[in-house]
Amino acid sequence: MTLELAKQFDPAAAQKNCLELWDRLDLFHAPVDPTRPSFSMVIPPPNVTGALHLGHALNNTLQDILVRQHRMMGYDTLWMPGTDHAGIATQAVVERRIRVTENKTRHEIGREELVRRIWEWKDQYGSRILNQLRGLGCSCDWKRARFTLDETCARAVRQAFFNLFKSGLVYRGKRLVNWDTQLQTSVADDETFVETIKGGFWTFRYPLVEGDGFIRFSTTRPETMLGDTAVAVHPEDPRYKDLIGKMVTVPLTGRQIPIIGDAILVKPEMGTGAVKVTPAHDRNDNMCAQRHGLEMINILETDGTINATGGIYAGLDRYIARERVVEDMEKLGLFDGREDRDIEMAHSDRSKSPIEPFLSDQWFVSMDRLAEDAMAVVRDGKVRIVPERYATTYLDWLSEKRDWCISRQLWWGHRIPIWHVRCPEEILKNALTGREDVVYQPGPESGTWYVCALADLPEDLLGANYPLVRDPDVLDTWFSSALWPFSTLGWPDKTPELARYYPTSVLVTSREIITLWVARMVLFGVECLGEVPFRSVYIHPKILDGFGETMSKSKGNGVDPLDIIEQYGPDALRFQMALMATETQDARMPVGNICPHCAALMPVKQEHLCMRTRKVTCPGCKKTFRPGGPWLDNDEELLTAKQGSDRFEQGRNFATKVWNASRFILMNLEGFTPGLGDITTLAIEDRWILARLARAADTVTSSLAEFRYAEAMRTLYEFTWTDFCDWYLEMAKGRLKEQGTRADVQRVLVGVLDGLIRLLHPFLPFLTETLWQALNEAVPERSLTSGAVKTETIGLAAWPAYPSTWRDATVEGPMARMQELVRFVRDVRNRTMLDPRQTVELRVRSATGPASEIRNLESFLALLAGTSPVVTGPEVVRAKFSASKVFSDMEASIPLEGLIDPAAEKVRLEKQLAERKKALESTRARLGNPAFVDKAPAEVVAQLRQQLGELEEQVVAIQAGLTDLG
RNA sequence: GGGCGCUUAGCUCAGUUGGCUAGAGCACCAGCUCGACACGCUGGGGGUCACAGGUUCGAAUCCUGUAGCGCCCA
Repeated sequence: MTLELAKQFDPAAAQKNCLELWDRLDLFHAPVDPTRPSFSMVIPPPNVTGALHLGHALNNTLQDILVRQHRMMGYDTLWMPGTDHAGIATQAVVERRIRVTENKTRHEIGREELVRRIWEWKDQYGSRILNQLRGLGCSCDWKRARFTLDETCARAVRQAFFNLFKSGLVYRGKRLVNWDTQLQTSVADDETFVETIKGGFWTFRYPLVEGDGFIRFSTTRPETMLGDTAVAVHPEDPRYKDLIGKMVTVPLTGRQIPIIGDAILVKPEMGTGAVKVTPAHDRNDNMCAQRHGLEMINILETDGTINATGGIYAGLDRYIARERVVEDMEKLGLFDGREDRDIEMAHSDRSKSPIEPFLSDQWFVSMDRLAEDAMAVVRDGKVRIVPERYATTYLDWLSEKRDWCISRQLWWGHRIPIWHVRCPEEILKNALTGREDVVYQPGPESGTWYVCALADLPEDLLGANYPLVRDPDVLDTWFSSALWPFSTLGWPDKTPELARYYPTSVLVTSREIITLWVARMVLFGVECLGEVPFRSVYIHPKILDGFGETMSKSKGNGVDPLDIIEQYGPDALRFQMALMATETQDARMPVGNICPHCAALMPVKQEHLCMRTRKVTCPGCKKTFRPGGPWLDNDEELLTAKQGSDRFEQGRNFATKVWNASRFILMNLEGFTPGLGDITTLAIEDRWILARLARAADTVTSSLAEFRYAEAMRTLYEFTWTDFCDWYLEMAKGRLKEQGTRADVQRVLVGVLDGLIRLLHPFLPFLTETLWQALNEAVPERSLTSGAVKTETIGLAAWPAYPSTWRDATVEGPMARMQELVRFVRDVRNRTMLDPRQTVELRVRSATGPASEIRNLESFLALLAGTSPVVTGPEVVRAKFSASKVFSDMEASIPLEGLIDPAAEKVRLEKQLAERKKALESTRARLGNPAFVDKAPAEVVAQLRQQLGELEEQVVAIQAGLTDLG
C-alpha cells in the first residue's frame, strides 16, 4: 500500500522508461476506430536533414498537448509525423560536401549520381529529427511517418499535378531568375550574396521619334539598352509629364519604344528622373513591364554573351558589349558622361560570379480561381484561424492572386511530370486515344506539345521520329507540402485513414508560414478533395532572444532544446513552452552562456554575438571560456559554452514540486481504504480542495479548447503549488494524525493527486506517467469519480471532468478568511521574531456569522499559525499594544505588550491608514457622482456602497489602533 | 514600402466581452535544516500600466495621435 518514491525525480530515467512503455503499448498508433469521434493533426514536416531547435520544441509541444488531451478524452487520435525533403536546402548541403571533399560540381557528378548521394545523406540523417521529437515526448504515430519524397507522397504529387494540368491551371511562362553565367544555372535568392563593387553610372539620351527632342536617363548597365522596351518617368513629374505616351528610338537597335508614367519604379529625385526599362534583365523593370504590358526582350545567351537579338553585338561578352555600346553611343553624340559609383551586386555563392537576372521558362499554377476558393472557406469560417488577426494576413496574400511559380532548377525533388515533343497532333491523338492517364496541351510554337502523365512515359512512346523529352525541372518543395494533409493519408486512394482523419482537426504552426504553406494546403485541399484540410489553424508565437532578436546558431544566441532536455529534463522544457504560448506574437527568452567549468549561467550580451568575443571569464569560477556561437573549429585550449536560459528552472522546480507532493502522499497511505462517500458530507477543507480542483479542471479544458496554453499551464501551476501543496497538504498533516479524519484525508489526497496528474499529463508526460505507474502499484483504486479507471498508461486515462456542483462557492469564503488570518499571524511572528514554538493569542472582532466560520476552522489556525484558542465575536476588543490588521469584515489583533516596537507598528498602521483613506476618498467620490449611481449597473453600485461602509469602519479601527499604541 | 505586434515591478511576462485596493515567475530584503520538497518554507519591499488627447458614471483594457522597439511579407 505504501510505496516510497525516490528522493529525487530523475527526468532522464523517466524519459527512457516512458518511451519504452508507450512503445510497448503502441499508445501513439491511431486505431482507425469509426465508433469514436476522431481527432487528427499533421505535423508541419521539419526539414529532413535538420536538427531540433527551439521553434520545433515549441511547435511540437503545443501539438502534443492537444493530441494527448484528446487521446485521454477518448477520441480516435492521429498525429501524423514526417519530414520534408526541402529541395534547395538539402541539395545545397550535399553539393557543398561534394565540392569540399571531392572538388566536383554537380554537373561533373551528374544528375542520377547526385540524387543517389542525396538519398544516401537522407537515409543517414533523416531520422535524427524525428528521434529528437520522440525524446521531447511527442506522441506521433511513428509507424505512419511519411517523407514528402516517398512513394505515397509522390503518387499524390503526380495526381495533383496531373489534375491541375488537365484543368488548365498549370501553364508555362517566363520569369526572372538569378542566373549564374559561369555554372549556367539558376540559383535561389538565399544562395546569393551581395557585394559592393566599383561601377559606373552613365547618362545617355534617346531621341524622340517626333521632333528634335530627347529624353535623358542614366544607367549602371549600358548594354541592357539592347533590351529596352520603354522609358519610364514619374507621372507627376512636371519635367516629363507631357512626354508620357510619346515614342523614342533606341539608337543601337532602331527600335521605337514608348515613354510611360510609373510612380512605383521612378523616383523623380534620382538621376535625371527618367529610367530606361529592360524587363528581361531587371527585377523592378520586370514588374513595371507587367503593370504596363510591355514587351520583354531577352538579350543574353546562358553563358552571358549577347544573343542574336543584340545585332552587331551578338557573341560579345556582356561586359565587352557594355564598352562597345558606350563607345557607339558616344559616336552618335548621345552619351552625356559617366560617374563612378559603388554598386551593390548579387553574386553566386558557388561560382562567386555576378548574378544576371535572366528570363527563363517556368511552370506556374494559375491562382485566380484557386485563391478565390481558398479565401471563401476562411471567410465563411470553414477554416478558423486563431488568433483571428492572422486571417487578414492569409486573405491579403491570397487576394493578390500572384501566380505560383512551381518549377525549380534543381535535381532533388519531384520531377515535373511533363514531356516535351514536336510532332503533328495526329501522332499524339493516335497514340493516346482512350488513355485517361495522359493529357497534352499545345506548346509555344505550333507543332510543339506538353504531355503530362500519371506514370513515367517512355522516350519512344510516339516512335523514334518523335522522341519525348522529359522536363528537367523539379517542383517547388511547397507543392508537395501543400498536399501533406492528405498525401500522408494515402490520397488519391480512398484509404480508411483518409476517410477517418480528413479533414484534420487542427494545424499548429507559426506565422511566417501562413502564406507559404497554410494557404497552399487550403488551396489544394479544396481543389483536390473538395474539402478543407483542417478545421482550425493555430498560430503560435515566435521565440526571440533577450534582445528581441531572432534566435539562430549563426548569431550565437540560440538555445538548443537538446541541451535543455539534458540540463532540466523534457518536462521542464515543455512546461516553459506551454507558458510562452500566449496570444502575443513574440515571446522573449534571455539567453545565457553556461560556463563549461562550473555550469554558472552568464547572460549573453550584444558584444558576444556573431563571434565578436572570443573569450570571457566566468563570474563564478573565474575560469575562461568561449561564448557559444558559429565557431568552425574546436578550440583545444578554450572550451566553448553551451547556451541555456534560467527560464527553464521554473519548469524543473514545478516537476520537483509535484514529485515531492506525490512522495508525501504515498508515504502517508498506511491503512488506506478506497471509497470516498458523499462529497457534501465531507469536511469544509476537503470540499474546498475538490472545488478548487473542479474549477481548475474546468479552466484547463476550456482554455485548451481555445488554444490558451499559457492560461491552462498557469492554472495548473497555481492550483498545484498554492492550493494543493501550500494549503491542503499542510492542513492534511494535522488531520492525518487523527483517526477521525485520516481515512477521508487519504482518499481526498490520493483522488486529487490522481486528477491532477491526469490534467498535467499533456504538459508533463514523463513525470506524470512515472507517477501514474507508482499510483497504480500503491493505490489501484483511487479516483474521485466513478468513471475513471486505472489504466496501463496515463495516456489512456480519462480526461478529468468533475460535477459542476463541486464548485462550491460557500466553502471558499471561510477558507479565504482562515488563510488571511494565518498570513496575518505569520507576518506578526516574522516581524516580532517570536519563538516559533510560542503560541500567540489571536483576537478577531467580527459579526457572528464570520465568527462561527472562524471557529470551525480554528484547528488550522493552531496548526498553521500556532495560535492558542481564538477569541472571536462582535464584542471582542483589542488589547493595548497589539499588532492589528483590519480586513473587509473583521479586525484581527494579537496582544503583544513588551514584544513589539510601538513606533515601528505605528509606521505600519499609518501606511495602512493612508491606503484606506485614499481608497475611501475615491469610493466616496464615485458614489457622490449622481451620474455613476444613475448609470452604472445596480450591483456595481451596491458593491461599492458596501465597500464604502467597510472602508469607513476600517479607518476608524486603524485610528483606534494607533491611539492604543500611544 | 505594405501588414502585424509590443511598450504593465529591476528582468521576462499574465491581465478573455471596460467595474473590488493591477498579478505571477525570477531577482531583491528578513527569517527558517520543523520527516514531501533549499529545485524548499514563511513573510516583506517594489508599478503615474510608454506619452498626449478623446469616448465613458468609470480606461492597463475602447478610439485618435506621438515616440520607441520588433516580427513577417515585398
